[in-house]
Amino acid sequence: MSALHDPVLAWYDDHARELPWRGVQASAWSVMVSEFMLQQTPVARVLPVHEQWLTRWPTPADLAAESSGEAVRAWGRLGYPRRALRLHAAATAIVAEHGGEVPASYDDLRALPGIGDYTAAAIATFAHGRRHVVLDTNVRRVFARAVSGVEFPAASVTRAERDVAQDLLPEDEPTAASWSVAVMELGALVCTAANPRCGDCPVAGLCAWRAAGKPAYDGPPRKVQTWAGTDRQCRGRLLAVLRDAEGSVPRARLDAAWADEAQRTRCLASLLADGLLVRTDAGSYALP
DNA sequence: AAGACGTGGGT
DNA sequence: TACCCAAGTCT
Repeated sequence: MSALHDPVLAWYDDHARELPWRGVQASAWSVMVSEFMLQQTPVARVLPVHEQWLTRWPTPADLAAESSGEAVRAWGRLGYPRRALRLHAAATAIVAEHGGEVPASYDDLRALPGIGDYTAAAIATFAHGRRHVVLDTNVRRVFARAVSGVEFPAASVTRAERDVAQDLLPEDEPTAASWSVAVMELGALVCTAANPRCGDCPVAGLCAWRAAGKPAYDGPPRKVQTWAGTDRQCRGRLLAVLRDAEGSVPRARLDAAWADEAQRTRCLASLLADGLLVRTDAGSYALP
């Protein structure tokens, strides 16, 4: 046991948010839907959409019975709509290959579309109580500071980082699961990227970064997402037209949504290629 | 393996 | 106002 364990676990007992995908009554499917939605998206924006999804599609089979376009539409403005497509595809695979039950094994989860290392570990852990290293951006930041003494982790997960997390993972399954969610929560609420609330941190006295005087980040420049005028913005505009329409829309409606013709045409093609849009027989466009 | 991929709230 | 960045995945 590390000296970090008890204070972090105790802190979580007192400060954990009550979220619908936590708690004993939450289904594995509820956890899985939440993990997809939470990929790069804040909790506050996920909450209402998650509730709508679970009400409308309480099981993987319910979602799989719908068209993928309905999933994209119901995804709303969560962003990265390919996640909706992948979640729909994952639900379909769960019905076809797993009897409609969300798999409990990391390997089975990892094989599903849209599920990478983090999400597989998270679902196995939070939905099924399995013991896995759960390394998300929050956990990585907490360990970078508390253990490694630096403000931010590297751009991608390193072997050393994984070793630290593995060494810190409690031996028994229930405690390992509690530990993982507790460290994540600590990173989300206290050990935040900007303006960490060290005064509220249960392990401030053990934190290597704080002990070193909180040295400023000195690694390579962290990537900043460009946005205005990008294909991403264009794609978002085009898809929003379809999301907000009843059925199919004529090409002219899409043309009106983005001025640059070359870029618009390119983005339309990429949306088609991604399966986020389809062309109808009449030559108009619709959600799949 | 660096870059693409949405969106909106916080500072 | 800009810029930061939020429970990643895929190619």
